[in-house]
Amino acid sequence: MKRVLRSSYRTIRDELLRRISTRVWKPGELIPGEEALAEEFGAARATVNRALQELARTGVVERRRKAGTRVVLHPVREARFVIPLVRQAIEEEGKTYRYRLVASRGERVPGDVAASLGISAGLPLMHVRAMHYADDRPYQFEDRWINLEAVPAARTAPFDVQSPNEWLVENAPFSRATFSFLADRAREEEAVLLELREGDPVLVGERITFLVDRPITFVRLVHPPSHRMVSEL
Amino acid sequence: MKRVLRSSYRTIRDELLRRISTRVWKPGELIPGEEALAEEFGAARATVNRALQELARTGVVERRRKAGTRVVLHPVREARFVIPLVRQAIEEEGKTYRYRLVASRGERVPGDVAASLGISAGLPLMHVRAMHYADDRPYQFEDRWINLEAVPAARTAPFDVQSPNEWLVENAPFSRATFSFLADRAREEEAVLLELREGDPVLVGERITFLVDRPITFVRLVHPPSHRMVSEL
DNA sequence: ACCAGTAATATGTATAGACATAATAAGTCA
DNA sequence: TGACTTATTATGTCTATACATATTACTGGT
Repeated sequence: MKRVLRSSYRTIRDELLRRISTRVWKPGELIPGEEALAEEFGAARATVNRALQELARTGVVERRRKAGTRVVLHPVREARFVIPLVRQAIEEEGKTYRYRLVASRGERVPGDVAASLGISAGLPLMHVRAMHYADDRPYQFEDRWINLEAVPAARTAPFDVQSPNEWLVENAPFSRATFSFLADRAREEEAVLLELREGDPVLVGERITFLVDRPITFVRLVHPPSHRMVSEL
Repeated sequence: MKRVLRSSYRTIRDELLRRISTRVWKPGELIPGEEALAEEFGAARATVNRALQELARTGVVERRRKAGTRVVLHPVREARFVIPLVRQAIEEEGKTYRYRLVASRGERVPGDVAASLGISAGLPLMHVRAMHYADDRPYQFEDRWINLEAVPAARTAPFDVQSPNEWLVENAPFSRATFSFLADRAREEEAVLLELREGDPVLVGERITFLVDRPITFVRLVHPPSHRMVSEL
C-alpha cells in the first residue's frame, strides 16, 4: 500500500491552510472530520489529527469534541517575538557587542518595583544598571533589581564582566515570566547613557521572572527609538 | 493494561520540564533518549516523543537526529503576543468600544509606505484613517493604506460604519504578514486625535500583509503611551 | 414544554511496529 | 594524514487499532 502520492502531516497541514486562506473554507465554517480528510488524503487519522492540532495551536481553527473543527471566525493571530540575549541579537546582526557595568549595589526597593514583584517596599535588593552597545553605539540600557532572598549569590556576582542577564540565565532558574512593552520618555540617566535627550521616546521592555511564585528579578530594558521589534507570521 | 500510574504525554512533559527548570538536567546537557525515557515512564516511545517535541517547540530543548536531545544553553524563549481585533481587545477589558472614521480617499502613495509594500511610489492606493475609543477615551489611531489592485472593492467599502481592520478580515484573505513595534513621537494629527501633545511618545505597531507576495495593506497603529503589550510565558 | 437520562459521535490520547532521514562515528583506501 | 564510504544510531513520521472524553442529539417521562 504504497502511497504513490507522498503525503505527510506537513503537506496535509499546508493544503488545509491553503483552503482556509483562500476561503475555500470560510471563517466560522465547519470543515470535514478527521476520518473524511484521512480518506481524502490517503493517510491515517492520526496523521490528519496531527495536522489539525498544529492548525489549532496556531489559532487558525478551533476544535471541539463531537462538535468538530471549524475555521476560526476572527483570526486572532498571535505574533511571536523572540526575546534573545542581547549579545546574541547584536552578533546575529553582524555587529560587535560590548558590555559596560554602570553601577551595582544593594538598595532598598522602591514602591513601584516592589509592587511589580509582589514584595513589600523597602526590602534590600540588588540593583544593577548596565549598558549594551552594538558597534560602540548604545543599543540597550538594562536596569535590573534582583531578589537576594531568592538568589543570594547575586550579591557577589561579577557583574563587571558578565551582564546580569547572562549571569542569571546561568545561575537562577525560573519557571514563569511576564513581558510587557510600552513607549515611554527617556529618563535623565537613560537619556545620557543612550545619547538621547531627556523625554525622547524610548521603547521599553519590562520583564518579571518567578520560580514557582517566588519573585526572582525585575528588569527594565530601554532601547533608543530607532529600535524595532519584528515578527513574521 | 493496567497502568496504575496514569501517564500521559502531559505528565511526562511536565516532569521533564521540572527536571530542566530545577537544573536536574543543566543547560547544554544531553538528556536520555526516547527509548530510555519511555521505559522509565512506562510509556510508548511515541508518547515520549510527543512530550519532547512540545518542549522543543517552546524552545526548552534542542533535538537533532543521531545527536540526541539537549537542554538549550541560552533559553531564547519567545514571547507570544496576541494581536486581536481592537474591538475585541477593548470589550474583553469590559469597556465600551466606539469607532469613528476620520478620512477615507484614494491617494498617491508616499515613498516610505510604497517601500514597505514593495511597490512603486505614486500609485493610487486607498488611504483610510480612523479612531478607536475605549469608554470614549482614545485607544488607537489606525492609519491604513490598501492596495486597490489587490482589493478593488476597498474603494467603495463602507468604512464609515465598519473599521478597515474588520472589513479586511472579512473581505481580503492574506497568507503572510509582518509585524513590528517601535516607540515614536506623536505626529501632529496623531497628537490631536489621541489627545496628546505633539512629540509625546507613542507605541506604534506596523503591520504589512501579503497574499502570496502580493501586497495587500500597510497599517500604522498608534497607541497613547499608557498602552502596554503584555505576554505571559 | 421542560428536564433528566442515555446514546451517538468527533476529537484526544496511547500503543506497537515499521520505515525514513539526518548526522555522527567507524572503517577504508590513497 | 586526509578524503571518501559505509555503518550506526536517535529522532522523525506514519500506520492500524483501541479506548477515553467531552459534547451534542435524542428520547422518554412528567
